[in-house]
Amino acid sequence: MTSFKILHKDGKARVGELTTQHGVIDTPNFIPVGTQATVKALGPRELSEIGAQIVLANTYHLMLRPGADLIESFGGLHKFMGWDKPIMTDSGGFQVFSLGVALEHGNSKVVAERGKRKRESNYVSKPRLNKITEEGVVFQSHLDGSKHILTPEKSIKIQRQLGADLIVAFDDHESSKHSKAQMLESIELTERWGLRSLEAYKRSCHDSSQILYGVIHGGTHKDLRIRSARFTDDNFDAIAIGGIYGDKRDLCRIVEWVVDEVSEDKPRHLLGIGEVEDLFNGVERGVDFFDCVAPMRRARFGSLYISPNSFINIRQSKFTADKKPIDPACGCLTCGNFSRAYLRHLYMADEILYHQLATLHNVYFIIHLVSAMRDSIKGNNFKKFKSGFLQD
RNA sequence: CCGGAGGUGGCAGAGUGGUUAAAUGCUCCAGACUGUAAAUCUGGCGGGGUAACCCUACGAAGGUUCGAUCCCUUCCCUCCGGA
Repeated sequence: MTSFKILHKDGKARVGELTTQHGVIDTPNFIPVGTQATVKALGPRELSEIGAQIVLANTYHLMLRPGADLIESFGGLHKFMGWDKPIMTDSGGFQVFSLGVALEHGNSKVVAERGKRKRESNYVSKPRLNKITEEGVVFQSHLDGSKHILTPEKSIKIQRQLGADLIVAFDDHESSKHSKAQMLESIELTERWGLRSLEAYKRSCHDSSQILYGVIHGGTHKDLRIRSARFTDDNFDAIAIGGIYGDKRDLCRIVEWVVDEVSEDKPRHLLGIGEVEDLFNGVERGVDFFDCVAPMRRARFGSLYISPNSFINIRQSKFTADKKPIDPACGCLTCGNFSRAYLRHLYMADEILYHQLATLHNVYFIIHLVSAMRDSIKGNNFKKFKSGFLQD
């Protein structure tokens, strides 16, 4: 039983509220990613002021460091990180696979250089293959090479210990870019792991204070996606859509296939998605939640959102003396107080404040964009808002 | 004025008779970034051509060499000592 209420619809786009132990989340909503129990460069207070209603942390990273037991001993993630609003945790499945693949391809010996600061990154350079069995995934830590196993039961257990409001079933990613037959095997495994996740969840979570998402996979195969959607809807109260990598055109199709197979009254989360255009496309097709690294990472790399639907790269020398704020149309603290020239200077000087101000802006920008989407849905003019924003 | 050191691409700074259009870093230009091993990564960076290739270049002018950024001479300039 989730306490998800749909308040208004405009086409397939909908506005709703998801109630959790730590508060109500307006939907559609963008969830800033804070993998290691922190949204890089922003503290809880800034996040609140920006309007973030929930953050996403990661099971894989936190189990390795600092460890789930430790966080539990602090009373859970909320207390540990000083954030009393809702938290979502990802199952760790994504890392266990994406890191495995990355390492397998040997692109692990990276030397980062910038300015005078030269350092060998602490990437472990030996290839570390993940072994997938029916039981789960055996993997080696990217931190020290130590061996670990992640299973559906273990992922749920850790997510219980962390105490997030929204949690995710352990899913398989292995066959995402292989044949259809392999994709079928993969979603079957995801289904079995999903049921085990659900069982572990039920055993350990009597009051349903945590909401468990099942994950839809199936790559770009319509029938597989539909099958996976039905399965997920049959078994879970909350729906996550995973495995959308790369090709933007696939996103719309996949979401359309899947949304039609899923109960109206369940929250729908598009995992890992969050560029501006994707948010519009997802919301338009009935998606309620998004999480993405893009706004934060872009900010740190110098890529700052401006409206409508564009970026500036603050590195460019043309901003050296630019007195305008990043985005004149933006209401964030950064835009209210600082020039592009100052931001560029901070960036060039490698100053920490750059990351704070830039991240604040980008996250504010996205959160307020999604908030404006909600308003436009309530006003029955989402499509107009979308086309107005996306075309320059 | 005397003694010493040196003048290399936007800057700093390697280099040495041919494989040097010239290491490296910075700047600069462009690109990437979607359930974060990311304050990161990838390209370009004398001019011209799609290209093979051509032209101009290591303070200036001469010289020695098959060949000089690298050796010699003179000049100009800079820096450090001493009057």
